[in-house]
Amino acid sequence: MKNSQLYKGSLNTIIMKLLEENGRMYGYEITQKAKEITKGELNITEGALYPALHKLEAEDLLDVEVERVDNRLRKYYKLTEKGTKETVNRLSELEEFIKNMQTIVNPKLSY
Amino acid sequence: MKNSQLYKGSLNTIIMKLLEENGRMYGYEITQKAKEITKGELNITEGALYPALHKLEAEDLLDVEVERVDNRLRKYYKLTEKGTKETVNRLSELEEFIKNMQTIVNPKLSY
DNA sequence: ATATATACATAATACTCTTATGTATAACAA
DNA sequence: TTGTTATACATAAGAGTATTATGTATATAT
Repeated sequence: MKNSQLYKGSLNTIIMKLLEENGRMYGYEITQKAKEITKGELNITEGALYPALHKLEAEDLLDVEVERVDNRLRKYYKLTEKGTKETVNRLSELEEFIKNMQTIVNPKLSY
Repeated sequence: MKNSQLYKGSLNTIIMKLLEENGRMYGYEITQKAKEITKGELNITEGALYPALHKLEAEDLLDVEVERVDNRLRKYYKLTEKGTKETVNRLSELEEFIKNMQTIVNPKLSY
């Protein structure tokens, strides 16, 4: 995703947050939503997305439901109960991370 | 560094920013500074730090000066002219990244 | 004496993402 | 009607980054 390396490691948390926010989403929809809210900055590649979704599902953090819409396959994902709890943890880690990165970028604002 | 995956991909930018801020630092000092300003959150491991410094030096973004202090070796790094310019680019990428992550974490604040 | 801190380094391994490729349907433009 | 773009899934090869483990060596504190 994106040409910068910065997003490495945050994909899982991004997926989980989007699912928390939107309830139920399919893969392609996640990529479009991510692109939309970052104004085109964050392009989640398929090679990153699908393995990530499969892994989260294998870890019992996501449930999947397959549906056929307009004669095309869609796999709708939603957070499991375990996934919902884990999302809370990951989001607070993410917020801490963001705060730390801001301190690094602009140390003068941190006191 | 850290038990969270989030910092993956941002190490080079962190190093460069710390050098921009402090002028001249040696490896161990960088790890301590990072730990200090993140209140213990960010522990840059040696296995990540030293290869990163060597790579930045190879890319002509850092200069190195070896000194012996208290009978111990120190390698002081500083940004080259090229490195200083590149730091500006990477910091604006990082700020954009932070902004995007904030929008994802808290979409309600983004309008 | 022993452990901890300072200060460097690298190799094996694990993990994450990119790039390339593949299948298939739908919609739109030339 | 034919080619392109969009939708929608998937995986394999490769690149890149960080962890973990290990190594060398000196200084300081217990």
